[in-house]
Amino acid sequence: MGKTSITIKEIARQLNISKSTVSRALRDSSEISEHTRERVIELARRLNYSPNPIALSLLKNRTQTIGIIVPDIDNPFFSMAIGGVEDVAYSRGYHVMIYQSHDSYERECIDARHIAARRADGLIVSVASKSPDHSHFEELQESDIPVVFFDRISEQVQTHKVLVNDYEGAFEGTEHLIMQGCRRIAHISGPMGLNISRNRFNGYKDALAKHNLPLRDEWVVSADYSQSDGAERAYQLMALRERPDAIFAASDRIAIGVHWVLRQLGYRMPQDVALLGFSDLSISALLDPPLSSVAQPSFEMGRQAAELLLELIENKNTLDFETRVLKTNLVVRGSTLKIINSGDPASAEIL
Amino acid sequence: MGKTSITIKEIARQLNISKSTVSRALRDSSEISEHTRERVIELARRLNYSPNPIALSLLKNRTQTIGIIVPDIDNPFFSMAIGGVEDVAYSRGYHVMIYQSHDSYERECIDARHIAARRADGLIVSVASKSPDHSHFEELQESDIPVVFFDRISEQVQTHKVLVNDYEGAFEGTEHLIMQGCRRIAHISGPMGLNISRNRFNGYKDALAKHNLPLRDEWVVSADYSQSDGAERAYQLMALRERPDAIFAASDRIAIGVHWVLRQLGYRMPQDVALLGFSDLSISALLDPPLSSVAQPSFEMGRQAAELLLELIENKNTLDFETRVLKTNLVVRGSTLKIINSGDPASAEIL
DNA sequence: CTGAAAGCGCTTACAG
DNA sequence: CTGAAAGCGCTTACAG
Repeated sequence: MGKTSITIKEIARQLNISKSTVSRALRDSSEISEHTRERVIELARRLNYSPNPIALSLLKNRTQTIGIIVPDIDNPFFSMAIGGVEDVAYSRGYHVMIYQSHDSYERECIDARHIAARRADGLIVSVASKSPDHSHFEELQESDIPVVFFDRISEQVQTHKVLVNDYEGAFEGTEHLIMQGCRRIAHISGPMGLNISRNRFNGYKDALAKHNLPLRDEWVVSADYSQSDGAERAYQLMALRERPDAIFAASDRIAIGVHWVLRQLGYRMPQDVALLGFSDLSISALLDPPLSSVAQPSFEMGRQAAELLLELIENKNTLDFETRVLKTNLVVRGSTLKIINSGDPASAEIL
Repeated sequence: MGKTSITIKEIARQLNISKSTVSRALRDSSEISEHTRERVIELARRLNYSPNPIALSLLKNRTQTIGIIVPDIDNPFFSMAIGGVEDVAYSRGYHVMIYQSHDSYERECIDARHIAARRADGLIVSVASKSPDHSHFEELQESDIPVVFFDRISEQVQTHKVLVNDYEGAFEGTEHLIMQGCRRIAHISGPMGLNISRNRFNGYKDALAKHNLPLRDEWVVSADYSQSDGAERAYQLMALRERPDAIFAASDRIAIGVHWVLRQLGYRMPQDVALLGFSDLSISALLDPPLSSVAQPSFEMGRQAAELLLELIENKNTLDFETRVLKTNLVVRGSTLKIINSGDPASAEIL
């Protein structure tokens, strides 16, 4: 037990040549005799040699590792995005270390420092909703660790960002509710400290305005992006003297909580209350009635964030940062579809 | 931009002492004068010094990193378990690198090699259903990287393992269906290459035998642990001349696919067909009717796997391996509850 | 109590 | 084409 991994030194010893030569045989093709090179390669293979990445890291001051901080790994939106990050990272020889902030400012700071201490080459983050300030990310940038944001971005920090058109998505979703005949449309927003919450709220607000519908204070409530908060707000809204006939939730997690409460209370969707979510998690199509939602390309967001980060890492081009805005896509299902018209996509789909 | 991180050498230079002394001041308390020690500590703090973990790793041949391979990160069972692993790992100063095998043998081998190449200190794994052989894990063990399995274990590899009592859970679940009056109970098993699939199937089989119910070939079908496979099998079962009056699915993912199909086809649960899953994912309670399921303590499984791994890493005690068996817990909800009796837990719960 | 030296595994000018 | 040396950032015997 414990045959310690084989090193370049060992190969050199067995072949009776110097470490330098072995090293060169393993890298360059030029500046080495074909003969020695073959001998080295062959022995290395036979010994199952693999270079010690730790040593390389020390030398190059690069770890081939990127960090990612998300609020919550078991939110399917984020686990999908992580999938996208991994997809490009691995294909380019990088590793991914995943951190969860649990939406806590303190935890996010600790994670960021950790990443700096571990000398990651870069960081991708979707910020915690409770973070009042993002200078912990600026500190990373100052020590030459590039940072890229996706979805929940920091306006304070200058860098590449990957977003969806939250405003337009929310606008379009709200208009869809209006087209379905809803007139008393409530909104459960996310925490207003987050860009995504503000933009979705504004889309909602402007769609109402465009159609001369009232924006009533008691129909706009704020929640954390969680089922339990969604459920609480649903009770609150349905208890109002003047009930909404539609609820636009700022996320599917919130909407799922609402969905559950509406069913418990015996409201029919969409006849009594139409319900629209945001993100289109895969489970949303499985609810009964299936949930309509504004779909976000989560995997692709992760991919693009990773691509932008690697560009920063490899080219150190810290000038002109880019903000990529991907498109949302309204997915209409049973929870909002009152009027059957052939123009609308209709049925829930599984698989 | 680019203030390169500060090193022990820099502190030594500024204080006009040797690197050795600085290093000692930062570690030992003995063997150093109180005075120098204070000066070093104070300057280190002021400069925001943090030791380069890469250098330490090279020295100690330890990376303070553990790997985890799961089939699929966006399966909530696994993301929960990962949460448990992180919980103990971080509290003990370790980092976690997460890999997905996507249930592919090839990918699992690559991941394992990667982990070895990155010199992780240890590995936690839940095996891919398509892996015919597990010697890639034995190779890790031979290079002194301990491996611990959870849930989907390898019988071939000798090491610590963390399981639940799949057999008893399945037995109890099947008995519950029988108590509800079901007599034609079908089973959708997972891939039979996996221990969990075999044990759950055996629990089902023996419960039927105990109650003198028939085990009919056409009522036992096998599926991947996925919604789409579950949906296909549901069609297959309900197309039978003699239909089952209950379906016990080997996982909630499978059950969710079945649930969707049953609803599409207009079957009522549980009156026409009772449906029971396994794992109790958090979404299962939200279906309509809510899904009964055999709950597994996924977070705790991750925790315990991590504890066992760290023990192996830190004590190198490679003798007498332990197999921990945690308890499942039958959660009865609307999808199986025909007979209201006060002894049974009943209502779906959210939050 | 402190410093000079060796070494972890590797690469890469610098000489030959 | 090949080897000896220096160095990445740190620790730890070995001498004083």
